[in-house]
Amino acid sequence: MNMSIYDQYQENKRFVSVDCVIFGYEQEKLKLLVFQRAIEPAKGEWSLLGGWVNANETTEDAARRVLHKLTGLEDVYLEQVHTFSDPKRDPGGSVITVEYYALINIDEKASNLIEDYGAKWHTLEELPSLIFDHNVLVEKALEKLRLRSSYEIIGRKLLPKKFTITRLRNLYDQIFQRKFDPGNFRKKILSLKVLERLEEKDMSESKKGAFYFKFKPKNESEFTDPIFKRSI
Amino acid sequence: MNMSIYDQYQENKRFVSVDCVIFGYEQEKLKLLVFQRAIEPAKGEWSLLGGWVNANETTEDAARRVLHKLTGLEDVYLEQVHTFSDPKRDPGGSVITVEYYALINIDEKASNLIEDYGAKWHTLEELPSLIFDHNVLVEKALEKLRLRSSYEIIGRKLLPKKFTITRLRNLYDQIFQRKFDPGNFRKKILSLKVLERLEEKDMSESKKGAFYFKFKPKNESEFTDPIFKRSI
DNA sequence: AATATAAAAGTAAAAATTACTTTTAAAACA
DNA sequence: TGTTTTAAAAGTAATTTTTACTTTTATATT
Repeated sequence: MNMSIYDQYQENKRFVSVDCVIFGYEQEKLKLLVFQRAIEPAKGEWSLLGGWVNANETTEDAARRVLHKLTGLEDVYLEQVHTFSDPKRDPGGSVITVEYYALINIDEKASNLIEDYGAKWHTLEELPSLIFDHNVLVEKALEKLRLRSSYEIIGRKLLPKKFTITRLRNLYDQIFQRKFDPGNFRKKILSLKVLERLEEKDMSESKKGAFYFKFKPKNESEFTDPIFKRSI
Repeated sequence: MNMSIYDQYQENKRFVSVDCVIFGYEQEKLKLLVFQRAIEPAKGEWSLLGGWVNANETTEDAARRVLHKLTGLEDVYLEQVHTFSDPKRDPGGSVITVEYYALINIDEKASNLIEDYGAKWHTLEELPSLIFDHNVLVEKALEKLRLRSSYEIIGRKLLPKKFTITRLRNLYDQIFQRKFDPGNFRKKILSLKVLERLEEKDMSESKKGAFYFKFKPKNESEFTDPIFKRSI
């Protein structure tokens, strides 16, 4: 234990964990990686990926650490969602948890490590009942993901390097659980000038083929206004 | 100390605090209540209102507790902002802090308790340098307040019961640090149908006088789309 | 060569935003 | 009493964005 001027407040110390809502995109479906919990209570039940926050790391460090351990992935996109602190939320004891969501490209290098931990990708519809308040955390992460997706074009991490507009639209359909109009979506996305068209076409979905696009290098303050007005 | 199945992880326990960015509105200015810190380190320097999170309360409970202790106010509007966890953020020791912002009506009952604690209202422009990362926390709270203000008409807590559209617009000018067009702002706000016009007029600002308005009772899912498109 | 497909482009009405101008109600002044 | 002054309130018209469509296109398959 490090020395600290606050040591007189020892009895105020708390258990702090992180929980990760891991989003991936595969076969035109937005999916979520859930795990079989390794410790009591509720050992073996479906749960978000979580872990203790160690003394000399940030909560984001902790999230990256547990993510790396289970997936082998290095530069995952992470966004802090919310902190949950109901003393009764975890029957094993009073634990404050800081929630993050992660976006990862399933196809890319979905490590076999995942299987070792009894993890499984689920679509949003077939998501099982999770331990504690984890289903609430999933809802909150989705809200945050939707908010972010309405302020910038998300997909850098969820999609492969090259992708069609149709595939990007499908991702948005999944995130918002609604159908975007193909023509209007294309017009909108292209007007934002964040994508660059490649010469190559994806011929697997139509006779005509659809051009592949890739993201232009990200320039910092990407957008400040919402992308869609009433559609989102 | 409560017994817990996690007791074997004792050494993982962490100091957890809350910090409150307290917004108020007075004399057509958005203000922020800052305090002279009561404990070492940095005792006596300007700081946000903060406190430890006790074992059997949520972080929001903790925020309400410290707010009540210092202002006497009961049903304050609170929104969780972000959790900061850099082990070096507080030179006194590694402390994870959960940030909230509070909205309070200064005129209403700005308790004299406030003075006892060496607290002071500051406008955003004349905000002093605060301890640790607290100036960053203020920026983050402002961002969150702006986000919220762009999804619903804020002011229920910051304004007195009755107020003019001009006063509400001035609040928005303050929050976004820009000038909204008076005519367009009025049109927009009234189209949202969240305000009810009273018969009484405020004669202090013009010969003609401006009608007072009050908020209609809040109906839950107030808005889902941003109120302004590119103006914000 | 004709057909079928989704991609891509195009269109026009409706809605929202923006930048203004005009009118109005009431106090203050002449 | 009538005129002036003030900000409130209403109004206007151009522009931009959204929405709901229709049409054209490129290419593989029949």
